[in-house]
Amino acid sequence: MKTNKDYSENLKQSGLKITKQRVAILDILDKSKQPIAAEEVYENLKSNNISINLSTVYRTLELLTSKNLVLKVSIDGNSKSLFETNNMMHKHYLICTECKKILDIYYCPLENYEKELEQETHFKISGHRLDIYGLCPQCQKKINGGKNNI
Amino acid sequence: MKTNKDYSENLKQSGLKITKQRVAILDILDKSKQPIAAEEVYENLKSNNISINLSTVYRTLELLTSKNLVLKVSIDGNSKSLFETNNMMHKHYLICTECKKILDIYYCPLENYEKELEQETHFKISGHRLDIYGLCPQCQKKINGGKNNI
DNA sequence: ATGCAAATGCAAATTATTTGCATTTATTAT
DNA sequence: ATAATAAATGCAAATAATTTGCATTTGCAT
Repeated sequence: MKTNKDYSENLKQSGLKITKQRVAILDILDKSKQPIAAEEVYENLKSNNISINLSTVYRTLELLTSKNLVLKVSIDGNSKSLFETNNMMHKHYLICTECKKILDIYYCPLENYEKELEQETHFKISGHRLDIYGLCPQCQKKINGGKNNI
Repeated sequence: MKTNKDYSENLKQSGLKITKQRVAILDILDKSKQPIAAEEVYENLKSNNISINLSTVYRTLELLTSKNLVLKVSIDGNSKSLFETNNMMHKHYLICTECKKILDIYYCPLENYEKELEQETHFKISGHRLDIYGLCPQCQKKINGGKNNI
């Protein structure tokens, strides 16, 4: 019985008008356990009988990303950009190469490394992106189910 | 006076026919200090008076990537895929957010971390992707040249 | 040299995303 | 509440990157 967050406040604070489309999009993203593509947002809204245009979805996602209410994520091997609500936590992704499920990892192994790298390279490091790939436990079972391990 | 590597052998070993287009593409990639887009490969070939079709470039890059002779790289904020010769070394990218230059980093700070993560998540980790963003020394100067530092 | 599968060129298709413009809607001042 | 207005939306068409179908050409084994 998860109560919806109220996104009106977030929109207002970012100086954006509160429209049913924007609230609905933030709602869909918040309900999704994973980053999803613009088209998925759109289909999702349509099946909830919320009338919206795909270009509005794109425009809104781009806008919300620019206001940091939403994160735009691009995963290797996926030609579409994915979107998720921004909970303002630095994180990384653990991606199953088989079922494409994406898990969030909130521990960051790179904080000290960034400082070292700044000294070595004289870059002013502003951020990084770390995606880790592997097989999730379920997919390992599916694939190695036939006892054909090494 | 850099002598071209002979890519014919690489192609042959991968069971591919040796064509002037393929050799030329590998050559362009090898000459480039950075990953480049399919279209850049194409333009580069044309200015060298090597006749080729853009779709052949795409097909070839995809093929060479599948044979691991070439690496396909996608960088955040760049809508095009980039390609570079695969020197079979594990590496990461340090990307200047201003001039978009890409530096290779051959040290990997994640080897132990992957093992820890396997134990925690029960994923079978197969790889990762790490891109680090920042301002290169030159762009720092350009931007902070007016003494407007903190 | 010949034959044939594989590679290429060309045009057209596809996919993801963006844009221009007319219409509608949310907010602000009345 | 109402009107004014700037911003948001819908719709269709445009664009960018990449892919595909098919006819022609080419590399290579015989």
